[in-house]
Amino acid sequence: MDGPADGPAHLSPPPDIGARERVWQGRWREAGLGRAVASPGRPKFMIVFAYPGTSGFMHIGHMRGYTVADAIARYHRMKGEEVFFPGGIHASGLPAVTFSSKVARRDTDTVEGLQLWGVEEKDLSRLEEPEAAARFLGETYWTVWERFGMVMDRSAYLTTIDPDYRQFIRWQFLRLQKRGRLVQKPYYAPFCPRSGPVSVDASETDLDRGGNAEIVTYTALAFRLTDGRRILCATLRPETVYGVTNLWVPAEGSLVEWKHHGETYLVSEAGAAKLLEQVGGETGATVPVDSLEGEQVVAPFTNSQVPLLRSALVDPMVGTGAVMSVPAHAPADWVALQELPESRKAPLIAAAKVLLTLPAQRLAPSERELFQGEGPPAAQAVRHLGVKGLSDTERLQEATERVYRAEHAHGEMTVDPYRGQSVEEARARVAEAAISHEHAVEVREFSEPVICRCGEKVVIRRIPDQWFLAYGDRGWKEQVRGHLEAMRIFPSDYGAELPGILDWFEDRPAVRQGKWLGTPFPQDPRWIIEPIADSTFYPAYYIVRRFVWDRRLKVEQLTPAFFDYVFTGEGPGEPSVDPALLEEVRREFLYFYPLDLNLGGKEHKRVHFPPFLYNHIALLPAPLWPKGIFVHWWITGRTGKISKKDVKGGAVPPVDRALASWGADGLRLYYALAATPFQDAEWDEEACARAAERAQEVLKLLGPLLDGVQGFTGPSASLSDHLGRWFSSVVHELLARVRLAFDDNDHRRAAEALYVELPTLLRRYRGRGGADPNLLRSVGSAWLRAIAPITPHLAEEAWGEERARKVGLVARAQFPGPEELPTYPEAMAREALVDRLEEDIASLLKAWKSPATELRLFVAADWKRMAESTMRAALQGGTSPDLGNLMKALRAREELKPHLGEAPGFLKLYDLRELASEASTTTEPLASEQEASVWKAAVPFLRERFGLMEVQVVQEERGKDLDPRGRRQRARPGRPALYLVEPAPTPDARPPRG
RNA sequence: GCUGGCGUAGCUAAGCUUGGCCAAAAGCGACGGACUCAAGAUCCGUUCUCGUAGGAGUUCCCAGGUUCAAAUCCUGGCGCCAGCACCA
Repeated sequence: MDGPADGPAHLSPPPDIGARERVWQGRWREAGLGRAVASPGRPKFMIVFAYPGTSGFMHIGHMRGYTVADAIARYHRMKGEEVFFPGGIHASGLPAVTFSSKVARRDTDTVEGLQLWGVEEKDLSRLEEPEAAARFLGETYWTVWERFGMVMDRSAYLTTIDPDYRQFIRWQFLRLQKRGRLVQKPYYAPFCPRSGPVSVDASETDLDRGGNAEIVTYTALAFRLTDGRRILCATLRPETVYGVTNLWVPAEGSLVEWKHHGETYLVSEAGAAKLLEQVGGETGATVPVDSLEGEQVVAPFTNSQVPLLRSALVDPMVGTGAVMSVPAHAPADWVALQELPESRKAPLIAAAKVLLTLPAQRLAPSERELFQGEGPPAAQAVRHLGVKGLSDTERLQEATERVYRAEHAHGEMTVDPYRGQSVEEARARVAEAAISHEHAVEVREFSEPVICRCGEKVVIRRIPDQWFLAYGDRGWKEQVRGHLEAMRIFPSDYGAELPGILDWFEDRPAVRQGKWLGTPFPQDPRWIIEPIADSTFYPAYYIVRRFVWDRRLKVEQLTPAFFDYVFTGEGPGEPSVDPALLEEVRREFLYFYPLDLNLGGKEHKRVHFPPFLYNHIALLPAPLWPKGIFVHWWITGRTGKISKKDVKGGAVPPVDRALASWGADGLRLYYALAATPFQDAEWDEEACARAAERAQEVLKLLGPLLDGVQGFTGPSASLSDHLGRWFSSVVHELLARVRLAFDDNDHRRAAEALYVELPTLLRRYRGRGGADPNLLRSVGSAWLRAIAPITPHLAEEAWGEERARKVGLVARAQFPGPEELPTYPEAMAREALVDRLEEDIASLLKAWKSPATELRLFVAADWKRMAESTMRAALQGGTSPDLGNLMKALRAREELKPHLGEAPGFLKLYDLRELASEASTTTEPLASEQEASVWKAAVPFLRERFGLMEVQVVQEERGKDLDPRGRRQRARPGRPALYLVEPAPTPDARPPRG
C-alpha cells in the first residue's frame, strides 16, 4: 500500500506528477502571477489566512484551509480582479521556543523531521536558537504552500519577529494607548519563585508538569474568634455561609497568623504563602490547632455563633487550611458530622439549614432520583450513592460534584436576603458583598500542582499593573457588534454566534513578562507583547511589507509618524521618507484595503477573529473595516486532531508522500469534495485516492475536447440538432450554478458539478451520438477554465505548454460563465419529458417479472390537451380543485362535449391539488403531433436503455387494436400511457433478446 | 459546567434556513450485464420491503407535539465531537 504502482496504471497519477506540477508552479512564479499590482480603477480582492504559528511541520490536515484560500484567490483572479494574497508566519510566543528546545535536546522526531528537509547534523545547533528555528519553519511552510499550487505574493511574506514588523507593532500599541484602548489593572499570573514568570499551557514549555492546570478563585470568608482574630475559610460557594453549622480546621498541626490591613487572620502555612503572593501583608505567630479546641466563631452576614471543630477532612495545603461546614449542601460536611461523637453531632445536624430548593422538573432525569427522600440535598445524595464515610473518597467526590452542579445550575435560594434568586446570582452577590465589606479576600489556586522545569512549585502572583486591551469596553464592543451586519461571514452560523462571543469578551492581558518571542511593549520594554495581541491588525502591514521587501523603505523609516500617515492619513508622515514614496504607500494601502476575506480555522472563532475586528475598528475609519470572515474546519485523524503520532504511525501520510501519490490537485480536489469546509472531515485515504483518480479522468476527458482550440473562447455557433441544444443548455445551466457556488465560496458544490456531473453529462451526450466539434470545443474551453481554481495544475496540463506560451496561462484566463454556451429552453423541456417517461418505464419494469420485449406508447388524444388547458385556466381563475367543479368547467366547452363520458376517468389520473398548485408555473401541453415526435426521437434511446426489442409510438385515438388491456385511457398530455406487450409463450426457450 | 456543532440507508455524505415535487442527491462498496482469452479499467443497470402495470408499506438517533402535510418546525431525552482566554 505504498505507491502509485498499486493503482490502475492509466488512471493513477503519473509517476512524475510532482515534477509536472512543479513545472507549472515555476511558470506561475515566473509569470508573476502572485505579485499584486495596485491598479486604480480595477476591482481588487484582498484575502489572507490566519498565519500559522511555528510549532512544527505542516501536515495534510493543515492544507485544507490554505487550499480553500488559494482557490478563492484564483477564482477572483480569473474574474479579472487584482488579487492580493499574502502569507506570513506567526513566530511570536512559545511554539518556536518549544521547537528549538526540542532541537537542543535532539528530540528524535524533531531531528528526523529536519533531516527530511535537508538539515544536516552539523546545522542543527543553529536551530537551537528560537528565532532561527522560527524562520526556518516559516520557509518550510512557504515551500509546502507552493507545492500545493498556492500562488501568493512573496514580496509581502513576513514573520512577526522581523524588525520591520516590530516597528509596526510598536506603532500599533502606541496608537491603541493614545485612543484609550489600553488599560492597566491588577492581574494574577503564574510565577516560579526561582525562574520568574512561566507559562502554564499544555505544551509544558516552561513546566515539568501541570500544564493543564486552571486557576480557581476561592472566596475566603473571615469568621471572628472571641479574641478578635479571624479565621479565613476558602470556599467556592460563598452563598452557603447562610447555612454554616461549624468550622473545620485540620485535625493536627498548626495555623499561622497573617496580618493585613490591621487585622489578624489565622490560616494554614500554605494558605499564608498564597496570601503573601496575592494580597500582601505579613505573617505572625504560630497557633497550634489544639489551642483552638472548643472555641466559638461568629459568621459574617448572619452573625451566628458556631463551634470550631477539628477534622481530617481539612487539607491544609488547599485553600486557606480552614473550611466552613454546611452539612445541608456539602456531602463531605454531612459525612464528617456523622463521624462525630453523638453529643456533638445531634445539635449540628439539627442546625443544618436548607438554603435552597431544587425544582425536580428542571433536573435531568438521571439527577432526579438523587434528590429524593428525607433530609437536605447533601444527605439525599450521600444516601443514594451509598457513601460509606470520609474515607470513601470516590463516592464522596461524586456526591459532592453532583450536588454542587445541580444546585449551581437549578437551585433557587429560600433564605433572605436572596430569597427567589438563583444560586448563581446569589453566589456572585455574596462574594461581591463579602469582599467589599472586608468579610473576605480572594485566594487563587491551581486546580492541580504546577511544577516548573527548575523543580520549584509554581505560584500565582499578583501583578499590580498589568496592561490589558479593553475588549470589555462597552462602546468599543458595540462598534464591533454594529459592524457585523455589514460583513459576509462564512458560515453564516458563525455570524449569528459572534454577538454572543462578544458578550463574553472581556479585557484581555496584552503583554507579559515571559521568555518568548515577540515585540517589547513600547510603553515599558520589560514587557513583551502577547502573541494574540500582536496578530490582529497585521493584514494591513502586508501592504507596507512589500516596500520593505523591495528595499524602498528602511526599517528605521517605519516610525509612528510614518504609520500614522499611511494607515490613517493623519499627520505629516515620516520626514525621512520621500513624499512621493509616502504617497505611494498610502495609495496602495487605500487600494487594497479594506480586507475582503480573512480565513482561519474554527479554533479562531473566539481567539483571533474577535480581536481582529476590535483592532481594525479601533485603528481605522469605518470604510476600511474588514468585509469578510471565513471559518473552516479541519481534516481530522481517526481519534481527533491529526497529530505527529498519526503521521509517524502511518495513519496519515506525510506531505511529501501525499504529493507524490496523488498530486497537489488530487489532494485539493479531495479537500473540496470531502465535506463542506464547515465541518470536520476524517482523513480517508481511499477517498483521496479516488479524488486523485477523478482528477486524472477529467484530464483524460478534457484533453481531446481542446483539440483545435486556439484561444480561450471561441464563437459559440448556434445549434440546430436537438441533442446538441440539450447538451449546450445543460452545460449552460451547470456553469451558472458553478458561478454561484464560487461566489458563495462553496467549493464542494462547484466541484461536484465540475468533476462529477459534467463528465456524466458529457458521456451521455456522446453516448447518444453527440459529436458536434464546435460545441465540444466550447464546452472544453469553459470546463478547462472552470476547474482551474480547484485543480490549477490539471488545467494548465490540459492546456499544454505550447498554448500557454502562445495564448497564456489558464490561471490568467477569464472565468467562464453560462453566457458562453447558448441555452434552448424548449430542448430542456423536451428532455424533461423524456426523463419522466424514463422514470415511468423504469418503475413499470420493476414490477414486471418476465423480460420485456415490446413497449407501446399511447400519446394522449387532442381533446385531453384542451381539457388540461381548460382545467388549468379554471384553477388559476380560483375554481376549487374538486371533480365536480372541474367537470363543470369542461362541460362549458363545446368542443369537449363528445368526450364528457371519458372525462371523469381522465380527471382521476391527476392529483388535482397538485395540479392546482402548479397551474401557474407549468407550461401548456404540446400538440399531440409534436409530442409524438419527441417520443419517436427517443425510441432508439429507450430501446437501448431498457433492452427492448421494439418501441411503438401510437396516437391514443388510433390505438384500439394495439391495446388489448385498455391502457391507453391512462394517457395524459406529456405523459403517454404505457403498454408492455407480454412475450409470446415459449415454454422451453428463453425469449429472444434485442 | 459554559459556548457551539453533530446524529440521514452497508460506508462517506447532500437535503434541514424558506415543511409538500423526498424512498431521500452524489460518491464508494456490493450485485447483475456489456466489452474482453482473461483480469483491471471503462460503459450500462440494480441496490429499504412487497408488487406482472406506473402502486402500496415502513424509514432520516428516541419520545411527544404543531400541521391537510415533517428528515425539515417546536418540546423533552439519549449519544458523540470541538473550543473555553492570555495559549497559537
